[in-house]
Amino acid sequence: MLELAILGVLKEQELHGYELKKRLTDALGAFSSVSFGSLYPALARLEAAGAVRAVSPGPQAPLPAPAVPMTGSIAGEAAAFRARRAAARPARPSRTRKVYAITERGEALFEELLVADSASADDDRAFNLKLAFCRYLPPERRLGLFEQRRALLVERLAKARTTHRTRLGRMDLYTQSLVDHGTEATERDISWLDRLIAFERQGGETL
Amino acid sequence: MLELAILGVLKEQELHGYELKKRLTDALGAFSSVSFGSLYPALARLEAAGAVRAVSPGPQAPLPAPAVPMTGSIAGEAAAFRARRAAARPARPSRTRKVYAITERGEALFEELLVADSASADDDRAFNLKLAFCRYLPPERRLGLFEQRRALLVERLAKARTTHRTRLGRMDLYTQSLVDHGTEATERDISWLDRLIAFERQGGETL
DNA sequence: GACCGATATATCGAGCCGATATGTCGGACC
DNA sequence: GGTCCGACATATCGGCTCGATATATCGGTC
Repeated sequence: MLELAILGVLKEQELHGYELKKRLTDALGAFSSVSFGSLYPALARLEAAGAVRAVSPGPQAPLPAPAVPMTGSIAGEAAAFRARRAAARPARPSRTRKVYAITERGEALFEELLVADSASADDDRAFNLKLAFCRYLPPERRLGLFEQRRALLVERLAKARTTHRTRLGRMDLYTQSLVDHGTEATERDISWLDRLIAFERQGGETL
Repeated sequence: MLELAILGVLKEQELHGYELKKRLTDALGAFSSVSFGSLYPALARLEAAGAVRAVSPGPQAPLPAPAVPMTGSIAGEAAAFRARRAAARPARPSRTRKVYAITERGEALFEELLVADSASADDDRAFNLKLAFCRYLPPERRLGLFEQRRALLVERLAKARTTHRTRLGRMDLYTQSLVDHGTEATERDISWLDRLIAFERQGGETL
């Protein structure tokens, strides 16, 4: 699942591991922080599979403008200040980094991972990830992805309703509230998907 | 994290692994299906730590009435029919099972796990799990749990808003929709927690 | 009486995570 | 000007969970 994320980011720009992690953790948002303990092995796997290759850290695209970081501590603020000053200087080469680029095999693997139905455990995170990269899919594949997801949610909802009906009395208030809240969230997810599907069908601009 | 779930279920009734798995997968709901590959090692760990012990499969509490299972296949339906018939007979001892019971050390561990702040990765699942067992907490601890969770969500929301503001233009429509939907979900989670907190403060019955 | 599926326990490989180790580099401070 | 600190950068380790698989028993079907 991490491979997909790595390939998706590398598709846009070649990067080294450390920067890649930063992109992943803020692009893929508050949920699912990527750790180095997963990232570097994943990169090694991808390199072994020929999906990415290490390139010489030659003349890169201009460094991204550093966004103001959220540190929440005095020391962190000072560090951020220094970081901004440092970033204002011309790009330092820093010869100890390994810059990775996606290969053709990597592009193929990316497409494959994007349509493969994911492991049932972290299904939710996997779908979010796919959605973040589904712009690379042809429209009919994208639609298929959405509908597949919708079917899964509908099934989950039906199961939840059955559970709710059969053992309503045997749940305490907190568990009941949890289940109800989860059911509502699933319903909202479904109607959100309905909006995405409608948008896709009309091929329009009003999401 | 799985330890907490096991202890919580064993707190109510002593069970063997297979039945324990069934309870976990339908009690902890559609999300997070527990696998044997986690369950049996976890049981072994707990036994090694003295938190649970294997008891003789002596005269048990009456077997739970089997709920009508959702199978979704013809063969499954037939199997369910046989299962119902089988369950109608008196409890079969089936001497190959190991029945586990919680110990005093297990109870202590349970309380400890219930208030410990969990790993950041699967924070959400951990909180859901804690909520399912928070009835065992004294009211002020429960309130603390809710407020801690609320603070985490508020922080997550603030971070999401910052991200949204700083790189709105650089996201495609799908990613934007994903982020927006996630933000809404977090807002709903917060107001849900507010209801739980209000319920807790008034100590009343209207959840 | 052979077969099948439910019951039941257990192990294996792989992936991911948090923690940690190691090293470089630039700037701050005295 | 030397030293220390923190950011940058790569990598490994142990532990947990997962899906898949192996193994065995038992009841019911054909």
